[in-house]
Amino acid sequence: MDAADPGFRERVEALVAQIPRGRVMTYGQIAALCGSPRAARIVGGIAHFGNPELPWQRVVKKNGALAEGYPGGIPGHQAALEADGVSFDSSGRVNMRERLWHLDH
DNA sequence: TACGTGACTTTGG
DNA sequence: CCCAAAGCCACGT
Repeated sequence: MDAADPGFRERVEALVAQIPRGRVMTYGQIAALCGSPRAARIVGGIAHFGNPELPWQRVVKKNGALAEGYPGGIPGHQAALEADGVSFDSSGRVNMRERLWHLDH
């Protein structure tokens, strides 16, 4: 059959794969771009059981905080983002105004 | 078909 | 500033 039904999960994975190095996106933003601004939790669920080769580390919370469910916890997520060249403040949050990436630019 | 779950978001105290 | 509770949608069983 035609693969014209990517589904929500496929869209999220495709979008995450397009996040450039050194940039981050929020769960809600990704969900909104996929057609459901309230499905931020679903994005997290996909991250936990989706394609492990995708840069899920570049997906953070809306306030710039990191994902508590990431392998290794907050420190693990922070270390992964630092490897991408992302810096953090003393609160362990990403500077969203500098690092938040959006398509319409 | 229906229920439960979750790497979130928002509001209130 | 910190803590707590409810709402929300897609996916698996």
